[in-house]
Amino acid sequence: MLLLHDTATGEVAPLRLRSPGKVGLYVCGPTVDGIPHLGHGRFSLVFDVLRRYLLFSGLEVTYVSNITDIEDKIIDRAADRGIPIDEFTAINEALWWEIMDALGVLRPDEVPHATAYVDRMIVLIGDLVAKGVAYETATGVYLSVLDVPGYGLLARQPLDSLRAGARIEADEEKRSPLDFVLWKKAKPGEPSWEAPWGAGRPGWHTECVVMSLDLLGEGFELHGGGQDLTFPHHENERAQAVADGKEFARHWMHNGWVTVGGEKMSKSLGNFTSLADLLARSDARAYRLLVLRSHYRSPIEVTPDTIAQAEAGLARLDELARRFALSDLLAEGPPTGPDAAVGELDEEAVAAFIASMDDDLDTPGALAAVFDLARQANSAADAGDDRGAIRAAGTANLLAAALGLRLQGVVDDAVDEVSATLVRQRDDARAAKDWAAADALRAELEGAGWLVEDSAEGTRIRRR
RNA sequence: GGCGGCGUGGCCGAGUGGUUUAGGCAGGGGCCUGCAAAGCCCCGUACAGCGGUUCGAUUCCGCUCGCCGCCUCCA
Repeated sequence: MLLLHDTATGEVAPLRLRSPGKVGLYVCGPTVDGIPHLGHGRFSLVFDVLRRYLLFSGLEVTYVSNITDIEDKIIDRAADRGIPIDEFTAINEALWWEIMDALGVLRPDEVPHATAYVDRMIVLIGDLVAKGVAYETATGVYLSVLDVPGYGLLARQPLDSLRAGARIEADEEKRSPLDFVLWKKAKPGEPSWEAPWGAGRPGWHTECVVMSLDLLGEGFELHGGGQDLTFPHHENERAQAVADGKEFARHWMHNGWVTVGGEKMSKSLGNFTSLADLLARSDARAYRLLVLRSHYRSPIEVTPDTIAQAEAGLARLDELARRFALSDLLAEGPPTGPDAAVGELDEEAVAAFIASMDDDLDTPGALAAVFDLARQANSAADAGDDRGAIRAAGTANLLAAALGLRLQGVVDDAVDEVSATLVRQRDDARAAKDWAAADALRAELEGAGWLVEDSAEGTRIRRR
């Protein structure tokens, strides 16, 4: 049984489903105000892996992840560029999906956009005002957190202590410094929607409540996001649902940061590396492997060195796929269980993998199972045990696929005429035992960027 | 000020009250190879420091030091 850490309780607990076999998962998506960075990549990969594992466990998953396409920074940046907001957000969203595709992140089942939900947000805000838990001021409509039972659940702090820590000057009109804006009244020139409280736009925390409840229904199973969304974003989402008398997420999951020199990577610190830059200089699968190598709640340090380590590990798995001509199990979509495998399985390894993943997504342990299988496969093959070798390799392929990791056994490197000639010449030289010539030809091929290997079928080259 | 997390062998990074190891990368030795590459085998007696609990702690408790995060937009 799958156990997951729940931020609301601080404990690792079984996921409680509303109906057997079905899981609704809402993950806070990006604000499309610029280029996505490594942090966005991590949360996307972490929840992609979770989603894939839920599928692998035989569950029917509805994965919803939003696009925040109206927000202060979006307004500012679009204005800076002198282009309409919708054009600006469309450009950034297209970039987002392009990068997600490159990372092998499955597209969500539903992608709600904040701007498409403003009407329903206005309805929620109206309800909250009618119930007396929200109130209007000169600048907008606010939620009174003192009226929300259990406020501070996700922050895991009592309300008093949160209030004591508030570092921001309170709006004079706010009843509590922790009260947050549901509706921002528009200043001249700002984009706005008509509402009972005047033209304006919704506060950030309102969109996710409305969209998640609309698409997944009350009491949906899982709500996730980066750790920095825990408070106040998720706290405030929950507060609105609770204040509106709705059952909200049953289980909260938050992933750790990407760090740079030990510090959190963030837009505000400006210490971020864009995913586009990363993908330009490394195998997209390396980042997935890097993310999988550590537990999702731990911080990960992304450096050229850790990326290189991941790429080296990947090369080892690719070599396995090459040696055993493993098929691409992801071609038909995410594996929905061990049955997706081709051929016999190493049941013990599958069980070890499942035990790791069931334990709050222990991907490092799951990965260890994959690497163990790789060694076993090679070892068995070296010993002439073909059946055992193929079983281990096939199992490794399945488990890697379950994690969204595609092993590339066949690389269709176009071999140019000159290189092909060098290969033929080298085979001739080796046949004639002219080692000096063979070595010289190898050096020449390597100089041209090829990785040269001898095999029973003769010289093999591939791009390195 | 309030709350929380972390400190593991050269590097990354899991895990656990004790007979036997996470795993990966790098490194050393060996096998294989004409030489390589790939692969396989062997090798590192690590758990911040100081106390305590215990027959026994890296793992439990306390303290100290160091690092980080949230309480503000942020994945």
